[in-house]
Amino acid sequence: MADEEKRGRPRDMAARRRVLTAAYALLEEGGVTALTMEAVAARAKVGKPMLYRSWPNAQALAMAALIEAAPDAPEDDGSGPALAALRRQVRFVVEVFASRIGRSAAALVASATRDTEIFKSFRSQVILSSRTVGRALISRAVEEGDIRPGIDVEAALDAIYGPVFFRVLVGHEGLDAGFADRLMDTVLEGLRPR
Amino acid sequence: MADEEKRGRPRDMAARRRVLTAAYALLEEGGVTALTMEAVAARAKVGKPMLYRSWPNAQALAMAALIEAAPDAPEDDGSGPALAALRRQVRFVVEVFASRIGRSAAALVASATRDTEIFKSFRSQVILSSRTVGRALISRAVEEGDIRPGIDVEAALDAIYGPVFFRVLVGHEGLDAGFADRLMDTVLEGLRPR
Amino acid sequence: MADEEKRGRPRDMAARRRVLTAAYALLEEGGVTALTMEAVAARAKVGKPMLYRSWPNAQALAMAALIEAAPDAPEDDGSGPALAALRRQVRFVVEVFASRIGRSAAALVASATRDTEIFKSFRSQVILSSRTVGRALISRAVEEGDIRPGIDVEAALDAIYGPVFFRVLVGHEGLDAGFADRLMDTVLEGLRPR
Amino acid sequence: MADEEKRGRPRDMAARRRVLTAAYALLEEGGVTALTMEAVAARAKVGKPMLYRSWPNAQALAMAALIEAAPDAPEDDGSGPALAALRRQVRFVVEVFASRIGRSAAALVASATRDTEIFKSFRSQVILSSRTVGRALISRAVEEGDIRPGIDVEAALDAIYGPVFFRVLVGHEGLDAGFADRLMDTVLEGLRPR
DNA sequence: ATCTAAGCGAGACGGTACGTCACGTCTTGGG
DNA sequence: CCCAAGACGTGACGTACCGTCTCGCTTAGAT
Repeated sequence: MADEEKRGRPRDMAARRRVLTAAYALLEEGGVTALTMEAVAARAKVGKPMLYRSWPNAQALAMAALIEAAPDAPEDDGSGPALAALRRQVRFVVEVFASRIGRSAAALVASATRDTEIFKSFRSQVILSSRTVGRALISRAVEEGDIRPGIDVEAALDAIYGPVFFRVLVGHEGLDAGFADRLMDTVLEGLRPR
Repeated sequence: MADEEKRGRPRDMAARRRVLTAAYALLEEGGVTALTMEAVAARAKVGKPMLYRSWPNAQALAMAALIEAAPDAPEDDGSGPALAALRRQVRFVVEVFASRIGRSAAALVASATRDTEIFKSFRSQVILSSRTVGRALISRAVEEGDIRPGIDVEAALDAIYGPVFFRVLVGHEGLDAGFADRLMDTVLEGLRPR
Repeated sequence: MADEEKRGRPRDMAARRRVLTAAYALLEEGGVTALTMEAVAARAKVGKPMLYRSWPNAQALAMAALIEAAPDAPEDDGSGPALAALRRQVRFVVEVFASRIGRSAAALVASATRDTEIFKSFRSQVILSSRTVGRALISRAVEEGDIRPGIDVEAALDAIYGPVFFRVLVGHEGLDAGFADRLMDTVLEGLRPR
Repeated sequence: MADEEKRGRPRDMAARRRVLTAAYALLEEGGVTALTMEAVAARAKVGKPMLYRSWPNAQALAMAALIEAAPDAPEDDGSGPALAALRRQVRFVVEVFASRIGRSAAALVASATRDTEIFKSFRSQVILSSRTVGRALISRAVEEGDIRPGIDVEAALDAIYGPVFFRVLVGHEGLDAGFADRLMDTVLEGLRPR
């Protein structure tokens, strides 16, 4: 383990970039099913063995591409009230997941084996990262007196982010800013101080 | 629509049953990826063309099998309070989706094209049917004075069922009766009369 | 055997005609591979079982269609010299086999099982019928003193008709009237009186 | 033509051999219809795509197998008279084509599309190669004074080899050494010096 | 400066499953 | 009791990707 020889030609970082870019483009164009190892190799002008050297299968590569490209949530600068920041963030999340890429991310989660490193990292960085932000904002809102103390924070986070994901995948009704707002109204009503 | 010619040999219902049973068994044993048309054909002693005559692809067949086998939600006999019935029903939904079959259903939704008849029927009968039950129970709870009038029912339903689906797929935390209860506590708090 | 019941609906002769016409048309349009039982049934507006009642398989049906449509060799009215009639007949045979239908007939022979009644009838009526005519003409030519007596007639017939069939199938060189003439020159040289 | 890129893993010659051997064996055992791509793949322990990489369809593969295995005509050492060598060679050809493999070769010619490279090569190496030998022997026989000069050599070759092929396919009468001899007697009579 | 080990692209390999086609049989309802 | 229509089990078709493997060519760190 400690040895880690480093002779020979090093990995080609430019090729790696080409691969991730190609993978992302395929996801954008045709969704999860369009991302085949063959297509990525062809588009990135790369051999298949090179892909398998870095990622064990197509899902892993897709996840890596999405992790790479995941947009950061808008920074909370702490200036305004936390509740408003939380509303803004949920709107942002809705917007991201409404795109084809968001659907791809959701579909990947649904079909993946859950015991791999890459999956866990994908889950935390792409699917759950907004939850982390939300958790911090809820804490601040409690301090600001807009949410009462003692609530079950995890359950609250589920109630906020779960429905977004649900609609992304099930598509039974639209995903837009109005939805984000109504959802927040309903949930926050249960969280405000009595 | 009214025409509907009915000449020729009719579909063989026994074979159809064998197919759906085989498909369900495969889903149970190995999840979505185990359900291949070849495997179903072999296990049901049926030719592949027969499968394609009735279902356009493996997902559609999987959905049909799940629709066929979908357990009915526990009947609400209207005897007790609606809120209690709602809690019971959410527990039931959590339990169903925690099984391999539940995960298969969720994964199918995630990967399917949404414009087909079979998908819409699958969505309403397997994924959203609990929502319908929940909607009725909320109405009754309003009449019973346990939920205040004027709330956004759809948003409330999303807040209840969304998180279940979310956890099924993302698997970031456990799915059990305790989760169902904590979730209901949080959401109902926002719905009760002021 | 002697019973020969004749109850029930009689065979539909019009349908039979439609079938043979359809089969012939398919042979003309796409050759042997285009004549499938399904295509014939569809084009003749006939059920497949009806086809199988009369012909055991596609080749048999094709043969029947070709037998039905086989052009009769030009009648030898016995007026002119037999040798000239023979030359005319060979030219005619060459012409017939140079068409797509001729090739189909040849290909059928090549691929067929040889022990069936229909094959034997096809062989004699479509492939070998010209031989019969030729045999008679050779006899007359012997009487007329243009061919010497005592030759091996069957070998001579093979030497005349074999090459035609050969070129039809192998297609190494053209099939035309000039070929027919050169062939006859060569063979007849060996048959003339010494 | 001169380019001929040679990158990537080279074709596996051992596998190629296995395929051709399997194909030949199937032809021998069951004739043309027994040679299916699936059967060859199974017997040669090879994937179907590998077959399609090298041959566009079953007929092409069959042809390749027959070309590979085609027995060379007995060498003409030039010692004896050319006419005798020609008789020997025709006997040999008759013998080869009387076998199941010979019939397969003939049937392939009959059913094939004629515009492909593989067909042309098959025709010249399997069907027409004997003709080439025969052409040379006729030339020598002319020099030796056993055949008169000025005859139409191609017509003569057709008269010799055409009937063999004819009988192979039509099977109206036996194919044996006696047939070969009688045929040669008839044809050579027309070729000898006057 | 030259080995030389590793990475590289290309692409063939044995497989699995796909979705389609035609086969030849069987089973309806209608004439 | 035949007919058309058409579903059935079978089996081959030709294609798409899978994940693994060998090639011959860079490329750069170690000798």
